[in-house]
Amino acid sequence: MNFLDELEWRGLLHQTTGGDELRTHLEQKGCVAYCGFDPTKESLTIGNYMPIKLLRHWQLAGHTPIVLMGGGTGLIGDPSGKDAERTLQSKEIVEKNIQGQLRAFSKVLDFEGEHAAIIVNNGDWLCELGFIDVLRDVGKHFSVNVMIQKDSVKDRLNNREQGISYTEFSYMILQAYDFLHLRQSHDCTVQIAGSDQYGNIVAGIDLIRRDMSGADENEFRGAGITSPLVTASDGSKIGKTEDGAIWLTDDLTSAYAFHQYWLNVPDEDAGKFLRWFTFLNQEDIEGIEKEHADAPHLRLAQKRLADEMTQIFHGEENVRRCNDAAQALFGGDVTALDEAMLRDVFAEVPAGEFSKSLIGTDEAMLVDLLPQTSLCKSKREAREFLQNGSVAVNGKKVNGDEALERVLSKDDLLHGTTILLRRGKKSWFATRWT
RNA sequence: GGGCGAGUACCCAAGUGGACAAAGGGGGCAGACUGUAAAUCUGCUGGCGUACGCCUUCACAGGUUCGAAUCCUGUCUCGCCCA
Repeated sequence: MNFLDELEWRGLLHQTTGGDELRTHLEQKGCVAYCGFDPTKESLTIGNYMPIKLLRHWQLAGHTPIVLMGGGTGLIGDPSGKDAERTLQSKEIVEKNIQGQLRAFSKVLDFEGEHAAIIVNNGDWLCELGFIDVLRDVGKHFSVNVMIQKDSVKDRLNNREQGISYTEFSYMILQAYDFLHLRQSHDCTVQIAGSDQYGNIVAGIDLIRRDMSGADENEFRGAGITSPLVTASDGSKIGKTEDGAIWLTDDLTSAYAFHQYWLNVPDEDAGKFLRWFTFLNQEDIEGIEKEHADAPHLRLAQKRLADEMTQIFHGEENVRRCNDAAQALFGGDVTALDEAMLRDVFAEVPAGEFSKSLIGTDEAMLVDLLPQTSLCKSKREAREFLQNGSVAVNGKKVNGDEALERVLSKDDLLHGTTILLRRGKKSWFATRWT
């Protein structure tokens, strides 16, 4: 299946430039496309995954993807979709962020073989540019009248409470220049991005057109392909939780938390997410949806989604571990786990060590212990949870009046070492007594 | 450079000398119901204390006052208008 059709049925095609010309262009293998990434964070989140996935589809369609790290543009800040001026980042941080983000790309893209993905950093060329040169060679091709019509700028000019600095205003020129540069250096003809980048993409195409005004008419200039902004059914951004974003690397989001995130997707989003986020084909997804509709309580769609996603970023072994953990935590009786299993499962949840000599004493009162875990912040909160009947020891709820008095005893120890605490339905904490 | 206006908790937003830890909404957390879902209902939602309470908050720094989110002065940030 060709690239555009693939995106189409997945619901990932928002708009393209070039129309039929682009389709024809893509019929040949080995076209080159790029997508830019902003090194604002030390890793990438689910929100950043989409453009990476688009590049992977591009690659699977027989083309070559370029990952453009915004080592240069990251020093400026993209105003698109931002309602406030960004704080400038230091070069050191940008460089560190690039290294951090590269970890995620290798999980999705293939860096070997015929259409091996390429990584470039626009700092390599943007930082070399002289201000006067840019104004003369690039700036002359941009009409301010047009620039202020672009949504990314217009929003900040009109509707927002905040204005826009000259620095961010210039961002689109830099991104346009990137496209031109890659067109020249890598024969890169397509830019892929989220729909909020449309204005920047078009600016790049315009610049290429002007630059190539003397070239052979039949030579393809450049085109853009955008994906829609994907949101959950309630309109919220995907991958954002109250605790923070869901990251793609296990230093910031554990495999278990990652797996759980997908497992908890609402029914109405599950099928959509399978199309958007996994590489399963149309037939498989429709099959899963049908099964799910027949027996929604089994949540097959969510399970498959979670497994597929975890597979991509954390590998086969972690898929198994996450499922075992989920099964033990939500399906069964945690006290029935054997020792090895227990250790395995609870490697995935937060844990803390305590001295065994305290067990059975006042020091092991739940109300005092809970604030030392990730389950609650203060004694006052601990009391609140206990009174609400929100806390469970080894899966058994601690209820009523005794809750505040509850002391962990030797009888609570599983395999002589571990006591599992739970707050609410989903938050676990393993206490180890040594 | 000049004039006007704004800055309140996680977010939006009320409050214009005491009854203000600060209305309302959203979000979040917890409970019931469930399928680790959705919808619904209930409680909590600055921190700490098992209550009476104490401490820290209304951009920042000072001041007036018995008492300030509220009045005054200065500073910073942002917006609008004029140059």
